[in-house]
Amino acid sequence: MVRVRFAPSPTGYLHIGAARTSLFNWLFARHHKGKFILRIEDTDLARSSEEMSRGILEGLNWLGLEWDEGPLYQSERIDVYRKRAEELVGKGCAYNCFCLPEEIRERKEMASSRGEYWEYDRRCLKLSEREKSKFEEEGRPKAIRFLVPEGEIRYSDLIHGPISVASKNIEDFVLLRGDGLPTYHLSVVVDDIEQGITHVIRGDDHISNTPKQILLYKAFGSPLPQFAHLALILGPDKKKLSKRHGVTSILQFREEGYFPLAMLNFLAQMSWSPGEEKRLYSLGEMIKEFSLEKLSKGSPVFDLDKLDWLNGQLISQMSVDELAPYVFEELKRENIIQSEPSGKKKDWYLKLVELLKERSRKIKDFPLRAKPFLSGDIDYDPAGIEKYLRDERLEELLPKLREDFARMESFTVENIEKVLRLRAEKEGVKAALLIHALRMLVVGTPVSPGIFDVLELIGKEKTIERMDKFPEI
RNA sequence: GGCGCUAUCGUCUAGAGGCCUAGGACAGGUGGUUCUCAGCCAUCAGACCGGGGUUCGAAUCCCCGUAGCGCUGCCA
Repeated sequence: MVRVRFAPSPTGYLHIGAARTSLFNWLFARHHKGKFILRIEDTDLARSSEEMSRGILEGLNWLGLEWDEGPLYQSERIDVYRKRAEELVGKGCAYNCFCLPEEIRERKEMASSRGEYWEYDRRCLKLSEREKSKFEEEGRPKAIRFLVPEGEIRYSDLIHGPISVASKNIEDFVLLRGDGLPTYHLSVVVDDIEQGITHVIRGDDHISNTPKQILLYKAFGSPLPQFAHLALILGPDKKKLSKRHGVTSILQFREEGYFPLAMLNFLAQMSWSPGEEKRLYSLGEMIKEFSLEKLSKGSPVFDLDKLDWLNGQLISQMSVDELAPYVFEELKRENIIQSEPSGKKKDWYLKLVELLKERSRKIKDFPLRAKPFLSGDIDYDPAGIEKYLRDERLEELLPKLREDFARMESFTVENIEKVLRLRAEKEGVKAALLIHALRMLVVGTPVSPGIFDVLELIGKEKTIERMDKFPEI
């Protein structure tokens, strides 16, 4: 049975990199009908926060990456890690270290000032019993260091293939800090063992940590999981992801009007390509097609244009009925409407959504475009006025058109078009002249959906009302 | 500094020694449809990091460079 985990540290947001790692774990679990486990790695008490934890869970929930077990909080298991560290000391795989972090920092700084590199020299391993008990009596804090055995550590990464590191390049790392709290290496391995994790799928930043952790598995006498290291997402400048780019919460994307499925496609398609010509996958398709072998090794740069396109595709694929609730929600949030429309009013709103759907890529696009339909308070675009309302002929034509409209009994798309074109023909002008002018008068911008649709939706009365404002412009 | 990982159009990628004159998608250019925008259709431009090998043949394998990233924390 496949068991994978997502193990974020609540010292930061669930950003797009973490969300993608989580997605790949989730897809792998669902593909293999295994379990997806959530673990919160909050052993760094000072920097972890409950608020971050909540945000991470909320982000996962929004994306729909439901977990099967957990969340397990490492901060609640400190005793377990401590015991396991002692166990290794007993086995001779680890030893007490009385060096203070400040002392170590000093030695490193000394060395680097001479242009050298200092690495832990095992001085506490060589301590005599008397020296040790003296330190103990002094109440000097002691850490536990892992005794890195000689040899070469090799493993086969599911994405990268064979990776090997000589253990002489690994220094005796700390397992348990002076304050009794575990370090990452200890807690992650203990929990991966206890939770029966079969596949460790995480970011490439852990590739160099893996040999250390393999050594730990061996010291504990536990079987190794398989490892798969995902290429890290880069920012648009090809540099490491930073706050300038995507290291804000994934929830930010929800605020900006993206759908989870678009987000999921966007995340998955950085490194993953199922090979088909398709671009927007359903969850089911992603689960079915997913495999670690199809992941590429190189770091992708994230490109928001692609996300916009994906979201736009999703919106155009959605039916008006599916889409409308989200749009209404957004209109409410923007205080454009007070409550969800119902009855006849709702039909009108559905037509509006239909009109705006093709030209929208995010839910956030709707309020702005919907505004001219919902309020007579129009912001006239100055450039548009210059371009479309300065023709002298309009002074005479528009009142005539207004009268044409006023006489109409059935103000429908077809009829409006008929009337307008007839008027243009009579006057010997292009219909476009009237159309552009009308658009400016009625919506205030040179861009909108087809004018006849717009007019029908706005209605005869309001259309005329807005046309009458003309002389004041 | 040491160690490790990576390297195909601007971006995401296809490519597992001959199918590659390197394919697709996003973004961009042009044209068409049209009342504008979007869309749709058509079309154009655009890449194998550099150098050496191996091989009849290399984007694909090997080596060396270069660059980027990661680790080198009593952070995770």
